[in-house]
Amino acid sequence: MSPSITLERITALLRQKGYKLTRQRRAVLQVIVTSHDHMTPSKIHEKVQKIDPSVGLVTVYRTLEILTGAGLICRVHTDRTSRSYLLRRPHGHHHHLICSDCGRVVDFTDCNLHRLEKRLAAETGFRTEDHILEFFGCCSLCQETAATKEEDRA
Amino acid sequence: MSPSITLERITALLRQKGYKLTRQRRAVLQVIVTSHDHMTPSKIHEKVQKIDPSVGLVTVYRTLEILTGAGLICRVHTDRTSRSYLLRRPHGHHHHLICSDCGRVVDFTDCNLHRLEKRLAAETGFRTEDHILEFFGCCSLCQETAATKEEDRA
DNA sequence: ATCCGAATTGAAAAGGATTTTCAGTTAGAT
DNA sequence: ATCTAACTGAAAATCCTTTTCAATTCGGAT
Repeated sequence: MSPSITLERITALLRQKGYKLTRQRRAVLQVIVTSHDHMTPSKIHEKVQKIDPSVGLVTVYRTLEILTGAGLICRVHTDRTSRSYLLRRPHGHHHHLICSDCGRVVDFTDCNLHRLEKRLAAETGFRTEDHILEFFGCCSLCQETAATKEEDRA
Repeated sequence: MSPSITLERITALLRQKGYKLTRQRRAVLQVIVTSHDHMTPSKIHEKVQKIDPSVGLVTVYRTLEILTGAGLICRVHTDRTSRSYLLRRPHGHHHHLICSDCGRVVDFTDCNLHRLEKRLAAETGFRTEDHILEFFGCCSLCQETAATKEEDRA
């Protein structure tokens, strides 16, 4: 099993890449590392301000850019107007199960689309190089919650 | 084989839904129906203006909203800042092969993700309701073009 | 511990995409 | 031909994101 992503490992990597570990960046990191929900820059800013109210939204944007560049966070694909980010917990290629109720994201690594890609290449001549895949639905917790409410009403 | 999407079928459907068929909407429709590339509102506007220079960008946005609501066009998921739209040619559930070189989109209908969804439900308890899947790569035409250029250089 | 330079910061401004407002125009039913 | 609700373009407003710039700060060298 590969070691889990911790604040220490991330800060070490950033330092190694020559980035300064400012107060502001630490706050952004803390928010991202402790969350399993995908969050917009604005939402991250809101949470960061509870740790350190002086941090500006612009700095959040800049930190997200660095973290994306370093491969430490992923952009989640949704239909929303604003972007959403998430700590990259799996090391390699992976996708997300996104709960539409609570925003929680579950990662999975084995998408197994090679067979489909091969079939499509044969049918259309298209050579695929990359793909976006995200699942939306209801996480186990929210299903339980819904079931409980259902019982209460009965 | 189901009948192909034509301007006539689309205008009939819109009229049936109570929408007026204005000069401007006809121009937007003509641009969308004759294109196999995904296009941003701004790109569509640019093409519409070659048909009718008086049509405003706002009207393009409004028309796209109507067409999306009527299920006649799809939003294509890319990492770009601006949205992209495409005529919905297949009737039901489908996905896109998007050429990163020329923008051309090839549709396919059989994504076959049910097995994956079932496996993920068993592993994580997540009940999936919907998904985004888009492939990016190089279409057969652009592959040929690239091959030709390669020969020329040799 | 202090100093220094380059990196980083916040605030304001700019930029770009999309939506809203509003007064004037038009499609299409009568 | 008339009428009215739907539609339009232009301008303004709204969001989200990026750029600019003067002031601050991290962290290596001293």
